[in-house]
Amino acid sequence: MQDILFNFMAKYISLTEEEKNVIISLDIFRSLKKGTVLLKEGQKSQDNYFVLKGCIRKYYIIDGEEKTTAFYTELEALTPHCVTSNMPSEYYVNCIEDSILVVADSSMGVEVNSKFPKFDIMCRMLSEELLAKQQIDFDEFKTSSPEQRYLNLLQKRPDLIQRVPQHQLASYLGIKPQSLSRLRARIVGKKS
Amino acid sequence: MQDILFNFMAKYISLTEEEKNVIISLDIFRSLKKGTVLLKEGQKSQDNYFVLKGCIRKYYIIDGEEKTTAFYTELEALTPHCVTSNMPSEYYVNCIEDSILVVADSSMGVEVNSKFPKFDIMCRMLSEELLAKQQIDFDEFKTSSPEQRYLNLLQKRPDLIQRVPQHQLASYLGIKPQSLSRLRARIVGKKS
DNA sequence: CACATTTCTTAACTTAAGTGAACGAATTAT
DNA sequence: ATAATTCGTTCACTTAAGTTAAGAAATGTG
Repeated sequence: MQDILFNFMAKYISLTEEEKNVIISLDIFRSLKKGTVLLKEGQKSQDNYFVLKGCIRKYYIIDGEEKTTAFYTELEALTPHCVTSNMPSEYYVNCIEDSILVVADSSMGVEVNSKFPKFDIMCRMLSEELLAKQQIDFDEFKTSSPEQRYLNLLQKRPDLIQRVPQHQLASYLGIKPQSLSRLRARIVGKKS
Repeated sequence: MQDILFNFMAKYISLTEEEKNVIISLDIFRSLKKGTVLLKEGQKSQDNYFVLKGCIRKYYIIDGEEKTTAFYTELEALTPHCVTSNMPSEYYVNCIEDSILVVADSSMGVEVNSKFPKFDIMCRMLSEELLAKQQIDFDEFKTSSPEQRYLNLLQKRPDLIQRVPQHQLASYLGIKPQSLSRLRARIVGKKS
């Protein structure tokens, strides 16, 4: 299980056995059941998440309606906004599958960082990589129609369409569930 | 002129006179006329931009049409994707006003970073700050209608609506210029 | 297993955005 | 200064998304 994490980290930095042991001793691996809510609106938290297995989801509740804006699957990380801003969270995070996560408090980050400056380097690389990806995704979203966004997702993340409920996918695509249903029917019609 | 940059940097790190002189000696200040194209699709570049005065704009050309996805004004920074990916640029960048920019090649960054580790710290802070902001913006975009996005922009960046041409604003909001015109007329009608 | 709840789809209708075209206003170029 | 673009708005029409409602399918629970 830990190996998934270490293999991932190996892409950025090299780790000694000793360093790996320090990480293991932190006891940061968590097995969570589908539906578990990790973060709620209004809550303050310092927890960062890294998905080893499963899927977590970020969503807002606006006018009583859930609006899903992101999914995080294997090898993806989420640092909730409230962690960096030190403000109450604007959104919720839950598990939409049984999942195994690394849950690391910011204080652990500080501790590990002070022992191993490598960590800082890795975090910076990750943050820059994520920012670049995020900007491209946003640009694509802005410049395409709901239908194009759906087809694009079908190309890039076909797994998401399989494992995620339609109504959550819909708001992820910026539309209503009924529109997603219709849009899919339209696409099937076009193919023939 | 340089003071604008130093005051901005002072929010993140403290600078000695010596360090300031090193920065000035790099000769990174550029005065550019409205319309100047800084980066073209297909081009490789290592230049980062920081706006001291004026406004620059990022846009794609898709099916012969310009699609504007971002504006950068006073004290905002743009690191084009091609800089970090080392690939040809997917988009264009130009000045939409007479502007004064800091244009810094990545090699300068490396040089400065090695002399002053502070810089690295500032860059990391900036990148994390930007990522957080970007994620919130994307979430807001996904969860709101074109009209709400326009009203939201009117609140948060009223200056942009004044200084930016309507057809560029339209694609920034994810719609066509005609739709923006109509939407504005609709809002004016509602007020009374 | 049966019941309750949630989720997905379909349909009819409403509202808003996309499209193509026209026209005056504003800006830019000569 | 005048001509030439480019830009912003309006209009009529088309297409697609939002809304409300209903029913079928899937999922979860006692």
